[in-house]
Amino acid sequence: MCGRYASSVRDAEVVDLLDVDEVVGEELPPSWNVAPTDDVRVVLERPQRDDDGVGAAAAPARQLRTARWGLVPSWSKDLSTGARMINARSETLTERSAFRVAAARRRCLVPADGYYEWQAVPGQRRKTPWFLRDGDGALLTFAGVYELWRDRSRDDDDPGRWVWSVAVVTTAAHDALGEIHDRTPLVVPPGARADWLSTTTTELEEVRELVASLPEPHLVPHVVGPEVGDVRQDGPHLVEPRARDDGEQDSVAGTGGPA
DNA sequence: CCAGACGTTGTT
DNA sequence: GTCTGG
DNA sequence: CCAGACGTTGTT
DNA sequence: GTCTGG
Repeated sequence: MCGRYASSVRDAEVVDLLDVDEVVGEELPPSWNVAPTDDVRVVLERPQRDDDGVGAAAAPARQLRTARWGLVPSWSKDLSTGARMINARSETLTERSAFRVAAARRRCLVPADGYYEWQAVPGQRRKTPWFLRDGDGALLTFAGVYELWRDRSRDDDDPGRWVWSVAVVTTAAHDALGEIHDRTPLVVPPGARADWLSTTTTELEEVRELVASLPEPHLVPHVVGPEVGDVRQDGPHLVEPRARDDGEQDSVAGTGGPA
């Protein structure tokens, strides 16, 4: 699944790699310990306002902006609903009332260096944290769906009355990846990013096909230190490979996964 | 009809 | 808002 | 996801 | 055990 990840990539690089047209809001500090309810940067496409209502609609603007991790449905009474909606299963994405509309009309990409998994080892008290990233160290983009929630406790002219929030789509993990965990974020490869963001793909059936068409990512896992469990800890040291007690490095290249 | 949920993961 | 359960 | 709290009354 | 906060 995806309950913690790292995103240290700067806005400028996201703009460059993902062909962003418009940067909205302030850049966030890099984080190697992004946790639920944290603000994160996301990339999405918004249809351009057609001011005179006459001409053909302009191409959608691809934006980089901030959203809170944990999707807050529009009908929520308060923000706390979002804390339970950090992930959306790809298998039921187009069915669940909390995600269905967002799946059709509000898909986004979540840029990440990689993500963490905690592996339960039989007989071991503490779970083992792993960090998984692209084999070439390339930027990952998780499939996301976002929502806008109106905070009724704020004035109409308060810019903070609209809260943008996001859920990371998850899918089944197979093979080596599945040995660490049976769920994994849905990773959108470079060639599928435009389709995932497309504002003209609004039919649920199309979205289902799109999800099904995404290939399994080739990720490389390695064991990291336990410090990442504490959300107050941060820094690049969190993703550093941690040697095992026997000195052997607990990392498998290429196919990935523990022995 | 109204009331209440609306989500995922992991663990046993 | 919309679906499910009663 | 993990870590940490989990409660009320009455008060210096 | 279960919920909340981050």
